[in-house]
Amino acid sequence: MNSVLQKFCSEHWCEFILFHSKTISVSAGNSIFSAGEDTLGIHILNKGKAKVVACTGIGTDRIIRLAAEDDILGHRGFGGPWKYTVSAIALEDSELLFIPIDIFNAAFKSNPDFAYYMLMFFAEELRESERLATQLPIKNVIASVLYNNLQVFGFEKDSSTKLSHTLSRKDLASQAGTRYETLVRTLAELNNENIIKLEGKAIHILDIEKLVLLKEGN
Amino acid sequence: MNSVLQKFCSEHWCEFILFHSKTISVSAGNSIFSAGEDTLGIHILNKGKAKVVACTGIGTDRIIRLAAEDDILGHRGFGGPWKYTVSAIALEDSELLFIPIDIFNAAFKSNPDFAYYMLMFFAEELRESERLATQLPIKNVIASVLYNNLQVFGFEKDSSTKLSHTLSRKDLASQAGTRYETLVRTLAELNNENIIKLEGKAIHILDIEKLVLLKEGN
DNA sequence: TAAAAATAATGATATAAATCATATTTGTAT
DNA sequence: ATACAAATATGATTTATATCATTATTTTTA
Repeated sequence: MNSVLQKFCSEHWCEFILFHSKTISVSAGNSIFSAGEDTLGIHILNKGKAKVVACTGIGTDRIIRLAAEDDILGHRGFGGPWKYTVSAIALEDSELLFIPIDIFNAAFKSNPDFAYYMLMFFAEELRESERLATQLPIKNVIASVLYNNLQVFGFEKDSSTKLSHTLSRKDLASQAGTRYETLVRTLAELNNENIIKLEGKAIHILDIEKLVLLKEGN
Repeated sequence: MNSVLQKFCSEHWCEFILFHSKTISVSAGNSIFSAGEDTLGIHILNKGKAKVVACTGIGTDRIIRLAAEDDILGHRGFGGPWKYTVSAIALEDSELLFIPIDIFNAAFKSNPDFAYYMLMFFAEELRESERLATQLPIKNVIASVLYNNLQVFGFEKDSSTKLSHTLSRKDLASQAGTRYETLVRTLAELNNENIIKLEGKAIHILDIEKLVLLKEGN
């Protein structure tokens, strides 16, 4: 059972939503939905991890969001022409609850608390999107990306510094909106400053405080 | 009477909202609300024009949105710590309807169609915010900014090319996220290519088609 | 275990845009 | 009209980051 629904919808509505939703499995590297497709509903990540990629057509793709358990996916396809503007790709084998759009709409209009939760969710997404638009030197942006990776993925169970999931350098560059080489160089710099520790592909976050200062532009 | 409310709220609720709202006047150049202040409600621009400025603290401020009649202002203060993340400044003498947050919330929870409209509004804002985050060469960004100015402000009554409101070069640079000098040079370039025409401070849009191609990255 | 492929790293160079400097035009008040 | 301030414009230089080129390391597979 999904916690968001349970919290904000009546018992009767929860049953109704679940009855009309389906659980889908997507294995690592596979697409959950793709930019350009019709928005048929909304996804909630029950298990696994995913990246949301803006395929701009021109230039290089950009990772605009990372998602983990309980995160909502596909809401960027809402409104306008009801097509996804972004693609979602599973980073690990994942399991999602898919709620068809008409069921979502019915639930939205009949459960004011759920509606309000969704509005607040969009409001947060908007704030975050705007925050990311701030123009900062690339080192600060990369600090922000690393912090976001920590927020979404957290540390490994048996470690207090190692990220539980390390994106490839290519993906980290994509999330930072920069080039691979620039990302690698900047990681090396942060490594020298003991803010992070590079261990092969894996990244350890050593100094969260400094990371926060950096991402805030200091 | 406000058209959005009228369209999506029951007559009884319209009266209730208007009874608890107030109309405020802000003269050109003055602040409607400022970043950091508590979000006390939502504004609807009844008359006039405004700019929404993200004050990043670090670096230079950035215009993230322009607003004209019927546009909603202040929704970026929703959620989280309920503080405005941006400032809104009147570009002309303006008149706004201010709906206190508790009245908005009550209306939201009791008028499903209004709630849905608001959700769609946030969804559009999110799409737009993400679209702007696309990294393009500055000329393309500036084309996008000019197009947005046209969308929001339109042409002067007696002209089919002259923008009804021309932001200062400084403000245009701020909206494009670039420097004054770069903006001026790029405008000169677009002027030479007969895509726009510079007439003192005023800007004429001569070739909307080319502007659209540019803003799309072509 | 070796070879191949993929990923990560580093050095050299090019370039778009920022910054600094200065001139020109436009608007406003005396 | 004249002086002053503000806004607009343009030239020269610097800088951050992209791009190109090459090497090193890790992972996969044969």
